[in-house]
Amino acid sequence: MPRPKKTEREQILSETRHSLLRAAIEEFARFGYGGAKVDRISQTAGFAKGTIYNYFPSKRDLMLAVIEHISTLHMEYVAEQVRQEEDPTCRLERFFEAGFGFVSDHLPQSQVMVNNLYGPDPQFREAMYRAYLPMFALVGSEIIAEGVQQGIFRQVDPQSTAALLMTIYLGTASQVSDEGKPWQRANQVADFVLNGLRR
Amino acid sequence: MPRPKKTEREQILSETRHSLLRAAIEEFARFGYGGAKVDRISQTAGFAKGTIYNYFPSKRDLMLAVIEHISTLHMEYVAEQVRQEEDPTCRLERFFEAGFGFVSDHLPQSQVMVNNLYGPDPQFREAMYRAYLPMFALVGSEIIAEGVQQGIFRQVDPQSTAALLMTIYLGTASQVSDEGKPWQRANQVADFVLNGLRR
Amino acid sequence: MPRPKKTEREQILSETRHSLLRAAIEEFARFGYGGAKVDRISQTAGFAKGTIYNYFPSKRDLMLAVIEHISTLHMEYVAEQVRQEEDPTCRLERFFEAGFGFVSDHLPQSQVMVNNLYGPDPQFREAMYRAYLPMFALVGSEIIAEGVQQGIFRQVDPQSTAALLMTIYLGTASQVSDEGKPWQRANQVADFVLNGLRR
Amino acid sequence: MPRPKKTEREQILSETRHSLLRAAIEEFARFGYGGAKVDRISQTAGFAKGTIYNYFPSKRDLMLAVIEHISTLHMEYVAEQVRQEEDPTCRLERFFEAGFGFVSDHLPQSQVMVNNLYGPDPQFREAMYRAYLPMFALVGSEIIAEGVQQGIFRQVDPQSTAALLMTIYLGTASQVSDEGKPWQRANQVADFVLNGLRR
DNA sequence: TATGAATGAGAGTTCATTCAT
DNA sequence: AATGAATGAACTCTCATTCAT
Repeated sequence: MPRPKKTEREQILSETRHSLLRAAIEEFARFGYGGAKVDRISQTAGFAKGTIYNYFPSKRDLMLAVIEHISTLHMEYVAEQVRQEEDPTCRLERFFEAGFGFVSDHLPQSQVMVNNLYGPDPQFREAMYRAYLPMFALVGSEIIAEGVQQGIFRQVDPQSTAALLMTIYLGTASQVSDEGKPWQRANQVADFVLNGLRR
Repeated sequence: MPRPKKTEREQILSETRHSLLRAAIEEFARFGYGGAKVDRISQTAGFAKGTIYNYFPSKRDLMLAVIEHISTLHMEYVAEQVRQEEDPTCRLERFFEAGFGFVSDHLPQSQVMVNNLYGPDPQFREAMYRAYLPMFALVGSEIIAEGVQQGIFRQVDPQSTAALLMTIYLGTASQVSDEGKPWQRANQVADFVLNGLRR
Repeated sequence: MPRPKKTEREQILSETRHSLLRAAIEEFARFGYGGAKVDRISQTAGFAKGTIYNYFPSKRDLMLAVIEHISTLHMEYVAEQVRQEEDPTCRLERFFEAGFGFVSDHLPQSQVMVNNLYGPDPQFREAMYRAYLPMFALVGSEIIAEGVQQGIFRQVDPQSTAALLMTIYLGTASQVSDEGKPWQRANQVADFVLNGLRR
Repeated sequence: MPRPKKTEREQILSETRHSLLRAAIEEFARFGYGGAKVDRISQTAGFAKGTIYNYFPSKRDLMLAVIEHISTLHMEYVAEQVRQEEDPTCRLERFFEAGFGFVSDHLPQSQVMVNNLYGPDPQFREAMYRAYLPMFALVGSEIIAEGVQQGIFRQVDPQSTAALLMTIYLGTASQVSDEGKPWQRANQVADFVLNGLRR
């Protein structure tokens, strides 16, 4: 029965990696990529300076791993809620609700996400776009295209409208006060958008 | 008659300052605040390393001056065009046109603006907000409140709607491809927004 | 009857030690002492990082063990061949042949040997000298002193001439091209030296 | 008269570079490339940590500059003395004298030279060979080929014999005791070599 | 005012070594 | 005996800033 042992070790490994990722997200959120210190991340996670390099080959790779991590989490969070509805209108409302919910539940994650999306580093932006393709697809095909087909929405191009919606969502959701409260409310934005979409 | 001399000197000083600001904008746009090098800015402007410190006390202050500079430019650019119209609807269309025009005409400036607005540095974000208050006011009182009063727009709160519009504008306008073309078109966005606003 | 078991265990231990030594020689030869990585040595030998510390207390001690190992091998190789001859002239020829043969048969070993001999580390140089005393003695008493006594060689001081010969041997033999071919040939060097020694 | 000023500045620059090179040679001689610390070199030269990077882009480049520096010095030292003689025999004697003299006058330089020549780093070895081509040429054409042509030396190949002589010189000269005294004496080695070369 | 050599705090990264399993 | 995650001292190199010229 050597399996349990291996699993146990993998468990620890995975937990360490997770702590490091969590600490990294916090650090990147507070200080941005340039201001983040690798040492502090490791120490925040409860490890020594060098430990982080057993898991991520460099600071950049760490950020890329963080992007991957966040996008997966974000997509799961949003998709799960959106798909509970059938009606495109409700789905869109849910999309904004879930999105705003994600932001207030995962403030540092959102901060990092937005920093990278609107930040100056092309590699990170690129990584963000790739990581968010699934959510783009969700909005484009499972909400907009669906609504157009059912005659609920105007005849708009699903692709570019999805981009517009994502932009609105990200732009509004990311504008939070220092205490983390968004300046807009989800239903307010959803209403506004629905008004623009409906026939 | 010492005045003219002083003015002339101020002129020269001002020109040097301007070259430095221009170079700084380019540098910040390409590399972000953290990646920007003070040396390179000075050299790009045609001066030696140290010269920049005769005009700006530190890298941070340089960025703050850049923010001030850009926002003034931006506001002038937009306000001038918006005020050529009387009708709130037209003004709103003009707002998006002018805004998108500014972005494509001043790509590095826009890049820096967006980086700071969505970036991790609270001091820079704060400076951005303060610098953009006039534009907020323009949209809030000279477009939205006006439209509401004239019965063209629904009864919305001018303040928060202005914030929403600014967000949409910034979010959409800042999403440019690598060649600097925005992903959305000004009139498309304006249409969308007008649909959401009209009674 | 606990003895055989212990012998067997020693056998295994010895084999592990040997693999480690072999891997260390390769590593030191390729990267020098400073550039060598303990991890890589252990892994090349087929073990995990830490294993090497069960056999050698530190990187330095590992190098000292390597020096010991190589010098013994080297001496055996050379002495065995030299002593097959009786005549000092032939012995000297054999000495260069065997020496050059050792280098081409044991390139990494030679590399390490020369690195240490001409290298900056006093402890390693010292260890090399001690380890090569037997070979010094072989050349000095069994070749040169013998030849002088038999009247074949000029009246030279065996000690310092042995040192000169060793130097010539090491210097010439260590100059190998990237493919491991020595730039000089054994008999060429031997001829040259014999010319210098003969009455 | 703006020249003197520029010259003065260049003078200072050159002096700083020289101090750094001198300190680097000392450091490399004592600790080898791997053991040398860049900070210590800068400090030994009387400057702050970072100063050295205003003159050499990296530690490796510093070593390459050192090699260049030493080889030039060495060649000048030897060539000047060798060319004072006309007769190939005397030239060869002078070559060893000058060579041994250089070693005892410039112990750290010699140490660095030999470390690199027999060391594990291919780039440094390569640089050494290239840097020593002029001395190779000096020995090959101005001593050996000359002696062969005049019928003083045996019919040997100048190229490979030059290599052999260089090897003997370097090998013997580099073997110094801890106080810096060579184990062989120049004329002893020269005699030995002349015996091997003469017809 | 412009210069650029000098500074030195501080960053990312490496890697020999330890030790609980 | 073998493992490999964790450690942290120590290294190279960067770059904002200073200041004498």
